[in-house]
Amino acid sequence: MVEHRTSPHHSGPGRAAEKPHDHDACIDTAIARARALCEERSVQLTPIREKVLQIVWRSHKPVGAYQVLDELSRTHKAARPPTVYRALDFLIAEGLIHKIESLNAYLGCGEAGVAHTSQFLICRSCGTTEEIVDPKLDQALDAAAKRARFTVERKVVEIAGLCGRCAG
Amino acid sequence: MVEHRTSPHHSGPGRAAEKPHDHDACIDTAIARARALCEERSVQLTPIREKVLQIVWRSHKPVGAYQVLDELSRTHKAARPPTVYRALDFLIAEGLIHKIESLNAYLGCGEAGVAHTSQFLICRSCGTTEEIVDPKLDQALDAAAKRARFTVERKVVEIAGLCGRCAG
DNA sequence: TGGGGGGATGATACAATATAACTTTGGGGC
DNA sequence: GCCCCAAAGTTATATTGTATCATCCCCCCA
Repeated sequence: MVEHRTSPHHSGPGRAAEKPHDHDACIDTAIARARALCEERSVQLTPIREKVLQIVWRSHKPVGAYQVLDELSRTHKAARPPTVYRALDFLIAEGLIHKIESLNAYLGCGEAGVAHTSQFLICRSCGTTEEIVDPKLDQALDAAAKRARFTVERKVVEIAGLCGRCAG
Repeated sequence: MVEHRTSPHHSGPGRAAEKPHDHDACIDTAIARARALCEERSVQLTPIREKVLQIVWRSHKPVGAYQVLDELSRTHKAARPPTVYRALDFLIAEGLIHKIESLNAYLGCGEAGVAHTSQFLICRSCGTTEEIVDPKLDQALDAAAKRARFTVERKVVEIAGLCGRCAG
């Protein structure tokens, strides 16, 4: 169900099919960054929140809230849906994870702490979802909204299809 | 709950705050187009499907499936969730409505029968959701996907914020 | 030092969205 | 008449997400 360290997959925008991906390091980096950011912002990355962040980061596939709950329950018997949704809400508010709307699922944010708008490439075959940051695309969104006299607050861009690995 | 004929709101991409919108005519056009398209394609726009299409078209706000169910039940006592979801699935497959993923709700398609990829501007204040078709934006999406060696099958672009009317 | 406030979590219940699986209906072709 | 098939009926359940109130715990500070 969950990907572990040895599974090789691509790691960054526009750089598919390169060297294997050390996912443990990937998680560790994300957690360390999250700790630093929460420290900076004087918000609490509590044990539950950190655990949920870790669970979401265990793969590069979006994870459902109840899947998070299952995992969390193993170490935290008292966990219930609100436990998970509160943690997810916190992590989203702090920009540490994203919600993938078309899947009702959650994904670790690869750009935590950096101002950005991201887009997602969701492979329907392997489930791997890549976060990309494309300023041109983002500008095109802003321009389109502006033409319609629309004030943008939130952007959802999710592209579903086949990743290079699965199509190739 | 539902908007009726006299409610004026803007009607097309990039043309906010113009003359009142005759929504009855808007619905009628959509239904007529749907009939013609289904005829052409030899698929059945059954009474239930047409009624659901009409319900979705009653406003320019996305409508939830259970809201559709409530309305449908008034004239169709046997209606149940599968009744509605089947009709919605059919209408989506035929390109007559769209699902707004970030709201889990459904919206009439203003470009039925024309090949297009659309984007949505969702006003958080009044709920009105405008479908726009912006080829530049669409190209930017394709270009971004291509750079990541990703084969696009479906695109979800939803921008939430304030429409001109509500921001102004 | 103990009382109050607030953020986080516990706990229970439920709401909202969506699908599975099997049955029945009805119209068209043979 | 009989079969076939798409559509709709029917029942049950799965999945996703919230509301609400209680409790805990830490920090502040009078």
